[in-house]
Amino acid sequence: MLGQLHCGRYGGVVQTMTRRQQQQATLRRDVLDAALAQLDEGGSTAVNWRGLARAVGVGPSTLYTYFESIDALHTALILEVYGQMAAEVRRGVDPDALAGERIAAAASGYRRFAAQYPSRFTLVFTDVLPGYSAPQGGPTIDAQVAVMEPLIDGVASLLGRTDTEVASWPAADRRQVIRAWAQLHGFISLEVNHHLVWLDDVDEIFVSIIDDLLADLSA
Amino acid sequence: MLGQLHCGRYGGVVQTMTRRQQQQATLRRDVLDAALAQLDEGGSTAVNWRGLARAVGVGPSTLYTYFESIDALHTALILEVYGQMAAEVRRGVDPDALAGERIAAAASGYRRFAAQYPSRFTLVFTDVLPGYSAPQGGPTIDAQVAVMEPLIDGVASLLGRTDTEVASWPAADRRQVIRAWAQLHGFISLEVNHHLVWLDDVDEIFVSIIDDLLADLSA
DNA sequence: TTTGAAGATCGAACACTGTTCAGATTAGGC
DNA sequence: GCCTAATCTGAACAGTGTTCGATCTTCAAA
Repeated sequence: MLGQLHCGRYGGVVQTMTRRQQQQATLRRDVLDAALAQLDEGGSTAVNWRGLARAVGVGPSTLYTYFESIDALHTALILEVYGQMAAEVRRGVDPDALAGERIAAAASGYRRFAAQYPSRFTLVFTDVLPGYSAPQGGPTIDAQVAVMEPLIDGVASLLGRTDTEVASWPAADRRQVIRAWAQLHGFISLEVNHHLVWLDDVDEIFVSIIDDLLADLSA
Repeated sequence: MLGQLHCGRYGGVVQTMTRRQQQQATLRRDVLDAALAQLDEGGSTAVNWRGLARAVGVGPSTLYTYFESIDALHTALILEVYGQMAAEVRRGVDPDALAGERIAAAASGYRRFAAQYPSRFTLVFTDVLPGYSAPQGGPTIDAQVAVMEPLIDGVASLLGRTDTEVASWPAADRRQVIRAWAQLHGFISLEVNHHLVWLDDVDEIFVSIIDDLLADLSA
């Protein structure tokens, strides 16, 4: 029992990890952090195997113990970024606020994340990885739904719906939520990729557009 | 005068090209065509120097005679794609039709191009090239304006404006055109990147969204 | 037509990439 | 303490973008 360390967070059930598992976990974390740094630094193409190995102080072949391939690493990275973005979208959304305020807060979280981490935003929303295909079972889809959750909740409230299963909404309502998402995502996507640099009042326009959006949804 | 060939299109002034210039022109064209093929095949990261050299049957170092660097090649490729997209957006837009119909036609051209050439669409609208920065003087900006032209014209008509210098429009009108573009671009961007696969009636929703958009613009 | 120089082309080289594999090292359960 | 199995290493392979000197071709003047 020498190689086992306590690392559970529950007092009742003592969870144990061998030193190997411990190291495995921390090194995986280190690699992902290094990958995020590479991503922010030089975009998705800058996330490279040998650079990550160097960053965590290990041979390139050793990394194959922690990730099956660079595809697996990409998947882990994408899930990580989805989680971060979902947190940022949730942040500042008061569950007790009015639907309109909730939507506005979620929208500005969406934009805040994209502005702060453009490469992460591009990684999850644009097919940029050569030959990458999302894994089976749709974990990335679930992760994306988590990002959209506050927005969908708000729109559902405005439309007077209680369920948030958009796919089963009638066409007219589904159209509303997609229109809202497209508008939000389109603006931010254009902004992040420098297609709105000729505007000197982007912030004001964004706010106005969200206002218009809310007005249309309420009508 | 042995090395000069006639290749001008004007009868009056005879424009001549040396055999070198001729070859230079055709090889440049061949390289760009090969680059488009590589782009469609495997995305922007698949556009690689040595592969292009192989495709046109020449050594990798020879290509440096035709393009200063891979950055210059990327710029040429982006301008090329902008031109193609502008043509596709213009296609089917009847200049004599009503503003609403013109906008709808331009929008479906925008979508058609993105659906047929997703990698080209991503190349021009998303920062995917490692370390690439647009050249001075903004030739890519002009090219982009050309893509937007039919759309802007239509919106200008609906808003009752005669000029198409959006940057100098009052904020309220500017907001309208940006909102329209964001909505259109956002929907197509999400669709191209497989974020709308859970919808079984994407085509209908797109049409409806454009309809809603036109209704809002006319109101 | 011959000549001289500028341009184009090649192939080797450099440092880099992702991935594989045999061998050395180390940790963990008995 | 031992033996197995997991982990790590370093070399190798084929690929990448780019540079450089040598070679060959084209072209305009003599």
